[in-house]
Amino acid sequence: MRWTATNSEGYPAPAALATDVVVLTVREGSLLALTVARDGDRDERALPGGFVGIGERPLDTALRKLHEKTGLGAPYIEQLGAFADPGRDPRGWIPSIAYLAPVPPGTVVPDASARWIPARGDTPLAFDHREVLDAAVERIEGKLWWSNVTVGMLPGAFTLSDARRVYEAIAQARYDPATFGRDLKATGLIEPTGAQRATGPGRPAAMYRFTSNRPEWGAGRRKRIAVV
Amino acid sequence: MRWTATNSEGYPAPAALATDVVVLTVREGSLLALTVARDGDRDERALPGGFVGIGERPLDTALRKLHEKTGLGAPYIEQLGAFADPGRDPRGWIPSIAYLAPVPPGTVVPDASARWIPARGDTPLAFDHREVLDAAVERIEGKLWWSNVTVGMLPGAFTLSDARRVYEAIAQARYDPATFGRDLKATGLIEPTGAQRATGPGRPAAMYRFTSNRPEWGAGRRKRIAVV
DNA sequence: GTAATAGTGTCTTTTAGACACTATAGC
DNA sequence: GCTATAGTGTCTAAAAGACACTATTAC
Repeated sequence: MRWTATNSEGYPAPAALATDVVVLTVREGSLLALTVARDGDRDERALPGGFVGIGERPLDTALRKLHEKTGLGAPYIEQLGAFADPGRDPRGWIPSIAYLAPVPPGTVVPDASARWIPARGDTPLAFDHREVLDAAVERIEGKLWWSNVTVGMLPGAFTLSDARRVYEAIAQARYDPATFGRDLKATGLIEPTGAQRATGPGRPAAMYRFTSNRPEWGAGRRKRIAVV
Repeated sequence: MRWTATNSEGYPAPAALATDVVVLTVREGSLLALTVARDGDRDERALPGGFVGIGERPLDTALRKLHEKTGLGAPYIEQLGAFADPGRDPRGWIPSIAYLAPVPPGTVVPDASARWIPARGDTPLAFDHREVLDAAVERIEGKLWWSNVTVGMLPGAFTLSDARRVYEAIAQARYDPATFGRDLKATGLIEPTGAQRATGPGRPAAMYRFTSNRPEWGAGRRKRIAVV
């Protein structure tokens, strides 16, 4: 039985408004997306999300549901767009607003039912969530060198090597370390923290941070994929 | 009195789902947006839009309402995003999905109540439509050299000078004609039609067309704003 | 012819790619 | 010392900016 709704003017209305969050991270050179078990005990998995409450901003819903279902917060989040074609949700007319939230490599997900899947794979997902995930991958690839979209995907302080590994996983390319450092610094999106980090052998690396946590565009500089 | 809705599960639901379309064009070097009179006889103007019918794709609603309210079609349309913060519509909980639709300079709007306003001005608009319009301007500026977003803003066949005038109005910059032609051709988004056009004195200009009408990204080539 | 617009060629500047070289750590 | 990682310098290649020059039209 599908949910329905009628408004006070007598017209059919959406049964609910949903939000979904694509949480992306990098592990071992691969781009991963976070999925949760669906309400009910189905096999099929879904993006974390839920219904917008009355009077609630959808962005707040997205963050609230992300925390409820996975225990995670989001250092960076931006809207991906609306997904509202008929039939996208078998429960009824339920448009969804999707968000993109990158998180750092090694992020531990408190909720045990959450699971990482390859973002670029073909794991079937509930609703139209595969389409949403594909849109998220396309978005983060497209903005990689033009914005600070990776803010959320790197910890508060990171080395240029850390950043390079994340960029390489997203772009599916290999960058020359020297050129990468020069070009990332040239975007003006990062600044040195002054600290250094030594882990094992090798010269300690200088640490950097992003100059802003809010979604921003870089200097509009070009960056092609330089496959070494 | 505000509209409300309750779904078949007993929970509050959105009263409706809306779409709004930002129609942009260029006239005399300025970027203009199309507004219509609001239903009812208010002074305040709004973006053309309306409610999504049950079982209807929001994109189809946007095109249908655009045609109903202005008589226009849209050669190119893409989703801008969802606008759904509480209070955006005084009539009740009504999320809106906004679209961006550029149309060629000189487009005649059949409906007499439609009016062009400066896209970058501060004309007050109904609902959150000023915010939507600002997002549209930012989007078209950002994608200008990276996509065929101007497909809709140029007629089926155009000269490089036509294109340059449109690009200059969007980017608020002046381009060197020679460099502009070289760089636009280098994007791979346009191709010669073989035809020429002579209007008044001067050498006839070769005509070009876009190679695709679907939203596409260019070759990822860089283009800075070259202010002559 | 002149004025006007279209289009080509090419030199310079800027950005990116490649890669040799130096620097500093653990062992 | 050797190996591993970090970081610098610089040469080359590619893209963009500037601008002189040629081409074709109306008058």
